[in-house]
Amino acid sequence: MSTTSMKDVARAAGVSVGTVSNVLNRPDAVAEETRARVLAAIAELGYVRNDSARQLRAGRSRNVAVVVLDVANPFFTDVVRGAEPLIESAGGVVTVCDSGEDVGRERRHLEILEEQRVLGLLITPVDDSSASWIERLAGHDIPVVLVDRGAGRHPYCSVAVDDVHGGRLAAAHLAERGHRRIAFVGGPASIPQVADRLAGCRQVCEESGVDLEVLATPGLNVAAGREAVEAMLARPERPTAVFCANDLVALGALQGLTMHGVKVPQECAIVGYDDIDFAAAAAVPLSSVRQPRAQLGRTAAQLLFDEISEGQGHTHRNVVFQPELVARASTA
Amino acid sequence: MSTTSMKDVARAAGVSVGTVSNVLNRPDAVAEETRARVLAAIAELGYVRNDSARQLRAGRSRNVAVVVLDVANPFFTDVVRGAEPLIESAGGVVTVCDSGEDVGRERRHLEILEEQRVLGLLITPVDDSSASWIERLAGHDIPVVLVDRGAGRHPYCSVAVDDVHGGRLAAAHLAERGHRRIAFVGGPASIPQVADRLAGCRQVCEESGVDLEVLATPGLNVAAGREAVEAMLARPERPTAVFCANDLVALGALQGLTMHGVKVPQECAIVGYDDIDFAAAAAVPLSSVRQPRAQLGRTAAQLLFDEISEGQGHTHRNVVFQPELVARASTA
DNA sequence: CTCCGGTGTTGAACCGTTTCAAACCGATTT
DNA sequence: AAATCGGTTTGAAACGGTTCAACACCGGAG
Repeated sequence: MSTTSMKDVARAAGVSVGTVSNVLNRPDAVAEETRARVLAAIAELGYVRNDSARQLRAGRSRNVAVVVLDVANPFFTDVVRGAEPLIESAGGVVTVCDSGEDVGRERRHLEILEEQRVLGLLITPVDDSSASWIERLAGHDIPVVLVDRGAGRHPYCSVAVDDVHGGRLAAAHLAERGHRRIAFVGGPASIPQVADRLAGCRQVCEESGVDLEVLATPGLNVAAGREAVEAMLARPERPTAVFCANDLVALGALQGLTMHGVKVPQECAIVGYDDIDFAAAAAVPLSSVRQPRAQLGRTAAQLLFDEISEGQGHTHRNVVFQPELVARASTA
Repeated sequence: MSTTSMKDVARAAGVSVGTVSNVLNRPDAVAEETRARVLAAIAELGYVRNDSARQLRAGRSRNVAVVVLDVANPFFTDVVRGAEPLIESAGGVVTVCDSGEDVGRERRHLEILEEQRVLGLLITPVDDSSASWIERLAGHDIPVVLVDRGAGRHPYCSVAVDDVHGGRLAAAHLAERGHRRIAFVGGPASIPQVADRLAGCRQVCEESGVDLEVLATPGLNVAAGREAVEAMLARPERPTAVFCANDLVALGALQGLTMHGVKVPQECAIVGYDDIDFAAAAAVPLSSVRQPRAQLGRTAAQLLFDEISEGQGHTHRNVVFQPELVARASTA
């Protein structure tokens, strides 16, 4: 009773399994009357196709994996939301994997995804040590598109946002507002996005003679931001503004400062990164560097299916978007 | 070249495929020396197991699906985070599906999940019309646990939070603060959580003679909350407080009120629901009804694996948690 | 020398599809 | 009457693992 297979359906309808398969996959290749009989049997028995068997035969699954740094970060859910429609309309199924900014978890996901013979992979790698694993999948004919990260020398398609420029925008904005001493909050530095945003920030600080200090955090979340500014407040001299590696950190920083009675932006300004929806709704609406989140996801999916359909003759494309600064009360 | 199979490994190591399988699945049943040879061949050829084939034989996959109403809602990501460790330590793989509060999407996911022969299903159903689909999976021996929703007459395990009580808490809190005219913001009413929270709220309002009006929204997100209060402000008489079906709606309401110069809480108080992390970090920190999010997920996973291991002799358990009110500035 | 038990290994069956060459069939054509 | 031709249907061979009964081998006991 447990599972009914095509064989059962075939028997019930008095046809061969080949015909049942045809009814499901190329309905018009089978006679009207037969088709009706088979469909009736399917309904009668409550038959459900077995995807494993299908995949085994096909050699690939229809799953497209999206591996993100943090599913709880609205930035990534928006990216996924952007990619979903295109993937689904192409007959794919989206699987979201959360690496949690942890190389180990990321590696475990990649192992499983490879065993699953996924159709393709959209990934925001945790850091450079992910490279060899990703290469492995790519080497086994699984198309890979890097998301929110340039491909560099790697032979993949990618969609990225110019994080160095984003860092510059943030620092320039603060410098313009008259800040001469600022702090960058975020980490770990091994995350390329963090490194790039910091690099851009540093460039501008040096160019315009602004003092920059770096407050490294163990991760990019609210708690990390709160703890970082608390440590900062414990010291005698403090910066007049902080630039946070993403909005979650910024929200944490805002919370930390507020809890300790530091007025934002009067005593300490804040700039975040990503411009997630919550940034505008924060206690003090956050200035932030906006990225085209949904478009990032959509384009990534597009590149993936281009690569799949073009096959051998495919040449990798690397798309780079420009971020823009959104000024709000936290730097007024 | 494309894919190398166990046969290739067997040939390279000079053993039979059965032995290769044993090396992978019961290493100690095979001689030290042989094992080494096989492992070497595996490494040499870059062999990766084919999960479809495994599943086909096993009859089930190791995927545990978690179907949520909205992945972008931190409430659900926290529930998933709570469930993940237990599922993974039991050898399962988590698949998150987003129904987006849409019955059609939910149904499509369920169809696919059934074809995939998932190991189990944790689901927060969109509404009562989901019942027949869920029954179908359950009827095909796929254990189902309802999340954030009581099982009622249905034969499933469930973990829920007493939403009626939560609604009562919110209303009682507002009544105590002296509000005599309040609005409930949320919808669609077909979502059980919404209906229950409203029901509890209504009970208290009637008991204590508070005027209650309902502002129905098409969904439970920030935009819906903002638009609902904007419509409310356009009218002559307005409530002195709003109770929102969840925190996203509440954040939207806060945004809408602030944008139109209405002071929170002086001119209009707000109570949300879920107590997501962003609630405390909002422009005006939100009072909210807290649910044990992670524990909800953890317990759900626990019930699922209990059911799987107990097999036939299993009796369904229905766990209900009690919510608690967290008072903050938005009702001060 | 035979028999026995235990340890390793083998080979084939099986899981549920898809695919494709071959068979079938009734109607036209030659 | 034979050959040809679409439109349908069939049957069996993959796909890549897991499982298990059967077998080979070896040292020790009788």
